[in-house]
Amino acid sequence: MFGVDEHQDCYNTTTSSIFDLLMFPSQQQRFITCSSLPESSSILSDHLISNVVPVIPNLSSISSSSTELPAHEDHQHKYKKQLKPNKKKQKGKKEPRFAFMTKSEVDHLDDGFRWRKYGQKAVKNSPFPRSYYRCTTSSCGVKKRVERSIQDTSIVVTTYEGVHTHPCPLTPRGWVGVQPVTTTYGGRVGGGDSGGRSHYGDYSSSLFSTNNSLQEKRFWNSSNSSLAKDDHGLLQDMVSSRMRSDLIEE
DNA sequence: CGTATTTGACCCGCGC
DNA sequence: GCGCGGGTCAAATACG
Repeated sequence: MFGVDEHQDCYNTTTSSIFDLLMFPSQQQRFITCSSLPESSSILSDHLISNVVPVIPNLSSISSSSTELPAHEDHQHKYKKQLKPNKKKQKGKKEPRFAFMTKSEVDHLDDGFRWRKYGQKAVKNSPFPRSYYRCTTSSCGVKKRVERSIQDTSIVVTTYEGVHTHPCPLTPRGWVGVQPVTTTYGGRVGGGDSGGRSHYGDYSSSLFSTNNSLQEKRFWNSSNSSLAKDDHGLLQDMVSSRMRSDLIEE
């Protein structure tokens, strides 16, 4: 269960920006260092980001569910809670996913975006529940799961699914208008262009080839052993820093 | 009163 | 086929 060190080099949040992953996944190679972070921009003053891991949906589990809508009409009718046709079964879509660990007292980290909690489930073999959040922006379907590590209860594991199609709402002036490169990202997930792709490719083949959720958990467990030591970085700092650096570069 | 959260019910995929 | 676990819905409730 432990010692999968070969995966540790894929992402290290001490140097890469969460914001890069959220908004500019095609630019994952662009790193910003903690030393470049503005000390005064902290919203998450007590958060320690430990690791970031790109997660690719299990391709084998996708195929069967991609043509689901008409066949489920009977179920929809007798289903007390009417499900909107496109709301569910998004599993068929190859939503880009990545996750990271954060050492924090609070479960829900403020990453600059606005999230609405839409569910919570007990996690098997864990006393801590898993929370499900969705981006509140109507046109944005990004979701994230938040759960606490079993090995180290001070570590929060956050898994993002999808890419924001809008600017960060909690941003300083000037950020609005800088658009993410979502189309590039979507294509890449399907095996498209270059630029950081290797990370995803490596993971999809080596870690998530059979059961995505299970493999994902296994990876987290193995990662925990070497995490959360002294990698002090602030999530919002990173976001803010990234935004500022973008402004400068622009 | 509008918005966010809670929570029980339900669906679906998967393993046995 | 059945049961389990993950994920989602939406009514009820809480909150500012």
